[in-house]
This record gives sequence, C-alpha cells and structure tokens, in this order.
Amino acid sequence: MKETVNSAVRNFYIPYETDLNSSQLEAVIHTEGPLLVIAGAGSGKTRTLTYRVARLVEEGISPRSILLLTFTRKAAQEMLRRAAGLLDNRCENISGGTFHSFANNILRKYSRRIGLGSGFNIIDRYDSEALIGLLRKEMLKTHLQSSFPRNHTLATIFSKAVNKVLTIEDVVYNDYPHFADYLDTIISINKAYKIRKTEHYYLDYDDLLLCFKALMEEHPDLRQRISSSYEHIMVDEYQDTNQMQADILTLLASANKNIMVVGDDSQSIYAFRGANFINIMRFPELFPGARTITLEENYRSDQPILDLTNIIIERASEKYSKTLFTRRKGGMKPLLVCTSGENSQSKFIIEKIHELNQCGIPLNEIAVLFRAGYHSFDLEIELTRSNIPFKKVGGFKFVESAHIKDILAHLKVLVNSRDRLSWQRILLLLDRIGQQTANKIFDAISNENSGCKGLLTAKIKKQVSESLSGLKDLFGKIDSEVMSVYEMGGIVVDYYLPLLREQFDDHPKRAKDLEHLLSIMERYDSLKEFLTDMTLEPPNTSIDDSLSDNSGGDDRLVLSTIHSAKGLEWHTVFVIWALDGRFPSSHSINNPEELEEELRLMYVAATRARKSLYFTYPKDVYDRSTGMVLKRPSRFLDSINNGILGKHSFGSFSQFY
DNA sequence: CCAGTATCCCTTTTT
DNA sequence: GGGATACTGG
Repeated sequence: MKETVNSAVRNFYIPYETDLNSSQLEAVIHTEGPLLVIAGAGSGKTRTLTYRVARLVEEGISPRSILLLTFTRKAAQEMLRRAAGLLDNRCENISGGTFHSFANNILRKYSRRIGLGSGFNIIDRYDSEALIGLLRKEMLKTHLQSSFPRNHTLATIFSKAVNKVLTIEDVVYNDYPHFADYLDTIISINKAYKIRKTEHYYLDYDDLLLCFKALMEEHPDLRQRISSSYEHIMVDEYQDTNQMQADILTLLASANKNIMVVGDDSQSIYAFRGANFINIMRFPELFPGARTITLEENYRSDQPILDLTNIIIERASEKYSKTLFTRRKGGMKPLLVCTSGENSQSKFIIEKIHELNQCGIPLNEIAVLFRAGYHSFDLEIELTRSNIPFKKVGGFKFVESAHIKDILAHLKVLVNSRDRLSWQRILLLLDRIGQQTANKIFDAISNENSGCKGLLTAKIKKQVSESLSGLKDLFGKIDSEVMSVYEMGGIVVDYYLPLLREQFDDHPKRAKDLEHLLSIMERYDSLKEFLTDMTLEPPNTSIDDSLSDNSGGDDRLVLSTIHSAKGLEWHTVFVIWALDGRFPSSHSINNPEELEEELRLMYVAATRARKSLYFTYPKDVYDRSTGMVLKRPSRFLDSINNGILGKHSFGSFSQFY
C-alpha cells in the first residue's frame, strides 16, 4: 500500500493530469485516509468519482475491496460503467449500491447470526403502514379518536426515530408536540409493531439499516471481517445521509480509514427522510485528519444561469461557503413567466418546446421539473394532445398501483408463507371474504405449517371454501422449485385477470401494466431477488410511462420531480408551479428549517440547466388549505432584478385583475 | 360478518 | 378532489 504514496512516479494508463482540473485531481489521487469533497453543482462530481474508481483499480486495489455507496443503484452502475470505459472491465466488479441494498446483501449473508433464520421479506412503506393500522385497531379496540395520529403519521414518527437515532419520545416532543398526550400509546404501538415484524419475518426499510448496524456492533468478529474486506469506501450524495448511515459508515471504516465522501450541503433535499446536512459539516470531526477539497468550477451552466443560482443559494443561512464560477461566458438570461392559469402554463411549455425543436434541440435534452408528482397532470394531458412523447420520473411509482401490488402479493406468499399482509390482500380480492374471514383463513394456513400449500389442506368452512377454489387451483399449479419467475408470474396474471376486469373500469390499461411487469420478470432467475428489487429499487417511472415505453423511443421529453432530477442535467429546464404557496408549499412556510430545504430544492432545480432556464407560475390559484388566492411568484425568485432574471407573462389575463 | 354508503382527512419529496 | 376509515343495513 505504501507504493501509492509514490504514485507520481508510476505510470498510469489514464492521463489524470490532463483530464482533470487541479482540485479534481487532488481528490482522485488522495487515496489514503479520510477525504471530504464538497462538490458544487455541475463541478464534475461524478467525473471525479469515476476517475477515482479507475485510479484505485490502476493502483492495484482489488475491485472487490472497493465499496461505492450511492443514492440509487442506477447511479452506481452508471459510474462503474463509465470507469470501465476509462480503464477496463475490472471496474465492473466493484461493490456498489445504495445503503439499503448493501445492508440487504450483508444481512442475507449473515442472517442466521442475528436470528433472522433463512430469509426475510422487505416491506415497503405501504405495507408498514398497513401493519401499523392493523395493530392500532387490535390494541385500541375503541374507535379512533380523530386527534390520534394516522397510520401514516405513526410510520413517519417510527421512521424518524430510527434514522435520526432518537427515541420515540424525542421525536414526539420535538416534532409532534400536539401528540404528547398519546405518547404512551404511540410507544406501545411501536413495540407491538416491532414484535409483529419479527413474527412475520418482515424487515422494513429502516430495519435494514438498523439490523446492519446491530450486526456490526454486536459481533466484533463480523465487524472486523466486513470492515477489513473494504479497503476503500466512497459515498456519493453524502449531504443526503442521516445519522444512522453516518454511524454505519463509522463502523464500516473502522478497519481502514480510507473513506471518501462527496456531497454538496447546498443540495441537501432529503430531510423528510431523516437526512441531515449537518452530517457533511461534521465529517471532519467524525474522521479526524480528514482532508477537505472543494470543487468550485462549474462545467455545466452558462454564466447567466450561474448568476441566478448563486443568488438563490446565497439566501441559505447555513452552508460551507463556496462560489461557483464558470468559463462559459455569454448565454441566455433565465426567465420568470407568469401565466394566466394552470392550462396556459402547459400551453406555454408546449409552445416553447415546438420552438426548441425547430432550433434542433432534441426532446430528451429538455426537462420539466416540479415540486410534487401531481403538478404535471395538466401538462401531461396537453402533451398527449399535442403528440409530444414524454416520460415521467418520480411521483407515483408503477409498483405502488393496486393491480401491481395484487400480483406481487401472490408471489410474496410463495417466498414467505407467513406474510400476513400479502395473504390479506389476496383473500380480500375474493367474494364473500372480508377482514375476519381472511384472518381465520390465515390462521388456518399457518396451523398447517406447510408453507403456502397449507391453503390446500387447511380446515376452512364449506361456504368460504367455495370462494377459495380458484385460489387453491392457482397454488396447486405453481411449483416454485422448478418454475421460472416469468412462468409463475404468467400463471398468477392469468388467474388475476378476471378479478382485474371485475374490479377496475380501466382494466385494459392496467392489463398492459401487467404485461410490462411480466417483461421485467423475464430478467430474473430468482423470485426472491425479483421481489427484493421491486421493494428496494423499483422502477422510478410512473404508471403511464409503462404504456408509452415503446412510443417515441429515447427521444422523449422528461417530466420529473425535482428529487428525482438530482444529479442530472439538460439543455433546457422548465420549473413549473414556481408559485409562492406551492413552491415553497404553504405547509413549510412557518417552519424555517423546512423553508430552507425548499430553497435548496429550488437551487437543485435551477442548477440542472445548461443553456436555458424558465420558471413558470400560474396566477390567481385558489389554495384550499389556507383559503387564500396565490398570486406571487416563489419567494425564492421574487425581487431578483431584471438584469438577472427576466420577467414575462403569457396567456390572456382578465382585465379585472 | 360482508359490502355498500357517509364522512372526514390531508394534500410533497423516496430507500 | 381522492382515499381511507366509520357506520349501517342486510
């Protein structure tokens, strides 16, 4: 390992000195000891990581002992692919993925050591809420008081406690003081939730991290083995990690201190998930002797865009100070456009897209970004009408729609027959079976103790038994030992189609989604793996997208939530609904911390643009929650002088306003 | 105990 | 403007 110190005298295949600027180069060749890279938007963060991966491999580090933790698996794959392009395909063997998927892999490997038996199911947020709801009903018996927190809120509280490494009590007192009276009940539901998860072999997202941490803490031999097997650790998007993840990193890096984290405190946008950009500020304390390198040269945006984004982020109160600069002078001034209504906002976008297209800008170089998934509904209708192909990223996911979850439930019980939530889902689809009957059937199946084949032999009342005959046939047909994932999926879909037609009036559309799901299944050899991926890394595209998948090819306009646009860039970016009360949402206006996160979100959106940037806001929108008419543009863009941000209006305005 | 109807809630963002 | 929950009739 000492030889790396003298790397300057070694010959490398990749011309690092010419390909990288001086800060990037410094980050790439600093391979020993902790390193913090503060990377401004568009400053070549991915480039730096990619070159560093290649550099480590060139230095002779075994790819398997390099760990690259990223925000999505796609990001990791993309980086490794690019590194392989620079060097060779050794780079593909690097261990990479999200914290959650990495934890999942380790836990599968050592599950027996922590009493998890041979397997576990990962439940998503919806399942976890459903389970909490079940327990709440069982425990409270009496009817829900309207002021008692909803399932969703309970799940949020539980999750925050885990991710911020706090007690339930802390979270309730800090963030939900109005529920303080219910504290005891909340705590006991949390306890019951934990117990129930163990009984059913469920791990929720947070448990993956929690168990992983426990595994490392409680088993020094495993900690030693795991941490010493990763000589180098790299973490991308560090500003979006939380306390729990920081703890895990400390454990992972306990054997070798070669840990590099990259992030931008100004782009921290996941506080709602427990992320805390303070993490990145504290890295030097956590790893004494850490080197800090700042990347400030922006390669993405033209000067006028950068002028604006620098002003936006200046309003943030706490940050590592850095000022981005570019050598790309000239270019178009960003524009703030007031439109007469939501629909004229959509019309404006469409008009501009036609213009851009005529100038030779391909559709896939244009993106429309928004705060929340539903903000694009009207635009989606207008785009379809104008025959402009698009793909939507973020918001509602394909796997979250009822019909997909139905299919997955049938497959989940094959893997884990104790999966009560899935059984419920399956059984409630059937006629004459409600909550109670479903519970009885579930108990009967569990008593058989013969996996999901227990359904075939379980003692169930005659009348009910008739409703079950179709389902029995189904499980009689499936043999998970010999069938392929695709085959099993096909059988389930055949069984399900009649139920689909009965249940949904838009069944033709949904049936196409099922075909899409089957085509995904074709790529998998193991059912377990398929189900894990559907929970841990589900396709991030919306339902509609699965239909338009084939039309328009790759040249499609991108509609995306700002969260899902992280790390990406386009020639032209439109940020719609830049209306005060929507962005920032009226929800966050009274909370300085939340408001600041909205500001960073606006910053992330604006810094996605290379050449042109538009903000649009419809005027005079009625806001239900506050009963106010929203008239002003986002406060993050208000009172910025015309020299930096141009102003326009579009559409027909009533003269009375 | 199921299934249909009334009512109330909230209404980001994602692993 | 929708989804989940509560209530009620059968």
